[in-house]
Amino acid sequence: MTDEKNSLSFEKELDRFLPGISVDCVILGYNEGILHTLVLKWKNLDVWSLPGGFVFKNESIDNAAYRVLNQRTGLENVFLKQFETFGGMNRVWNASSKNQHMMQVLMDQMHFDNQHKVKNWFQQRFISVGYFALLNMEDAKPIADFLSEECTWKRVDELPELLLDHSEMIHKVLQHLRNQINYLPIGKELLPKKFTMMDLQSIHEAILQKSLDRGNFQRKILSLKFLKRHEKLMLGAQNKAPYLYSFNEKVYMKSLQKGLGA
Amino acid sequence: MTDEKNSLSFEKELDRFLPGISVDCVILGYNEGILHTLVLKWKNLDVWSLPGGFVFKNESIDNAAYRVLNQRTGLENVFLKQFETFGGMNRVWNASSKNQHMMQVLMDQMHFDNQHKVKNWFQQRFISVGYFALLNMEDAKPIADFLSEECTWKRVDELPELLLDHSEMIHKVLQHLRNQINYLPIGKELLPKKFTMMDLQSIHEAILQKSLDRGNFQRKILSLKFLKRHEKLMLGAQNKAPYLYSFNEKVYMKSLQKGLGA
DNA sequence: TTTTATTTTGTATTATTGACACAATAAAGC
DNA sequence: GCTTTATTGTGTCAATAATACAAAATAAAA
Repeated sequence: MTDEKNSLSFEKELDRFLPGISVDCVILGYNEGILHTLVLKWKNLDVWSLPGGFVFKNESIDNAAYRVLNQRTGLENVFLKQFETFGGMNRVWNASSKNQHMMQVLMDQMHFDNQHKVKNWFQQRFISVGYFALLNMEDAKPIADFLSEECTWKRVDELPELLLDHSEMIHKVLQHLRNQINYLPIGKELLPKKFTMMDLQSIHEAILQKSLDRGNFQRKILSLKFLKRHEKLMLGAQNKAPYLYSFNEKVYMKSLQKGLGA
Repeated sequence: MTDEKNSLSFEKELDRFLPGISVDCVILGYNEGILHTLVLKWKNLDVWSLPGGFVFKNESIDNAAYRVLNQRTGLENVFLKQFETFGGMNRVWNASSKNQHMMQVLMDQMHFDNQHKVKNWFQQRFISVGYFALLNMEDAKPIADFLSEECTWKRVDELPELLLDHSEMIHKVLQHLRNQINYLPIGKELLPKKFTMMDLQSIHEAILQKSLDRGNFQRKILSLKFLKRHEKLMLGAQNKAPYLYSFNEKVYMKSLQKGLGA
């Protein structure tokens, strides 16, 4: 679709959204020892933000978040969970003159029939429900929305300044992840179907921000009996090829309910 | 204030609220081994609900929840925390004919200038942000709002059927409490200033729904060094008077950040 | 002084964790 | 084959924590 068509269809959609409510998604992926999150760069602006969206009058907020996630990644059946709702008085575009300028630049380059209506929409105070998703980076094909020129992964430890309170959101999610690591399907969601034990350990290390003992980690994980070991692969190096594992989902989920233990 | 005045002032306030957003509070208190929560009975209706309210356009959602809590209990400086936001499509009054009937009974007995406006307000779909509070039951003087004939404590294990998804909210809070018991100022908030070790243990037992070994519980708690032992009191029985303890708040809060351990 | 129930302490047992290390294994290269 | 290399499966040891039970010390009231 062209920009113009997109602009017009968005403008029409505005009436179908609940006013004053938005969802924002912290979409986390993992690659080579580093956690990444999906961010959008606004068109012709040096402004980055989390993927977000609005809630249709006839859908649940969970559904709205899922829709956003799906539109930015093309994926379905992704792990997605609400973590906190943000409703401070600071959540308004006109909070700063910088934001107001951004809004003007935005309006100037789009093709809205009724610019006033769109501007008013964005100048509402939004209560935003924060969600986080876990997925395998290799599966996702980041897709920008019509207000953005780029949708891309960034290392969570090298994020640009983000719109409004979006940095705080990411910070809160990472905190949450650390607290809940033993109760979340971290491995299953962030890794490909088959992976090595070192991959799994690296994720835990990335989230906990500390290194773990290989032997002890392996012993604990294997003792929980939710990994299935496959025929070896992962060739190409002059050493013993690491085993590949996959999750026995049924057992894994049961283990997670009890927690994997500190 | 009379009912009529209350009705009219509420009606006027409607314009100052954010549309489609509400807060609901699960206010928890503890007494004699049992957790209680504050519920409201709607006027001349066999309908119970959690204390809730709406969000002024110029206040944060945290503030709105705090205002509701304050108005129902008369208390300030209470522990209050957001736990989850509820935004399913089922969150509408006209979901059932029973609800619609309730609304009619409600309207008939109130004195609104513009009944239509008020009715429309309540027939919105609300996204509700759930909060929970912990407080000492003896401090609070439950105060009904102008739509309710009663505001009272009920044992959480003997709750009446509640409006909309309010039962689910309480269920979720209790679950959350069990998970977070080692990180929340349970004792400080739910107990009076001075209490016995058995009081504290009973709260933990009430939340975890299982009995704990007295000796071990005492040893662990005392080892964390956040309790101050007072001159003995608690007289009146033909036995050794239990010691009274109080919290050294500074140390207690530090312990909670690390967690009290499984 | 006796009764009563609380509080303190002890102890034996069993799990859990962390740090370190070694032998077995298998792929690749020669 | 044999060597090199890094992975993998185990083993150990000490330190710490959790669990179950029980005896002894304590103090209030009768």
